[in-house]
Amino acid sequence: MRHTDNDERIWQVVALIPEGKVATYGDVAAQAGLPGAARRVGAALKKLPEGTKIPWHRVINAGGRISLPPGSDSYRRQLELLRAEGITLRESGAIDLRRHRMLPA
DNA sequence: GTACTGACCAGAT
DNA sequence: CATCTGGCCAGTA
Repeated sequence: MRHTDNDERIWQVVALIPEGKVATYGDVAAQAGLPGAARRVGAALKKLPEGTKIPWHRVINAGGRISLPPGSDSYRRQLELLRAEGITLRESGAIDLRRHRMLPA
């Protein structure tokens, strides 16, 4: 298995998401110069090693929800990392994008 | 080579 | 709300 240039771009974009903010898979893809390639973002994040510094947990889907199997270990890990920086889920189970989304400056 | 899959998404039903 | 549809495109089989 070998990571690609696209993976590199994606990781770099994710690395720029500030603490307390989030971005959608689509946002990341667009900023990485890969509009419409939201699915590639998820694939790239899966390749990240365990102890990575890349804040992969700040990437959520367009519905403001964690895009991992609810109840899975990875889901709980992401939720905890988010809560640790002040990002919580609403009653619906979704994050308030209006408040936390990193909008294009 | 083809066929299916997926940490997605917007729009329609 | 829940499904479905078509689009996306690199991995995997």
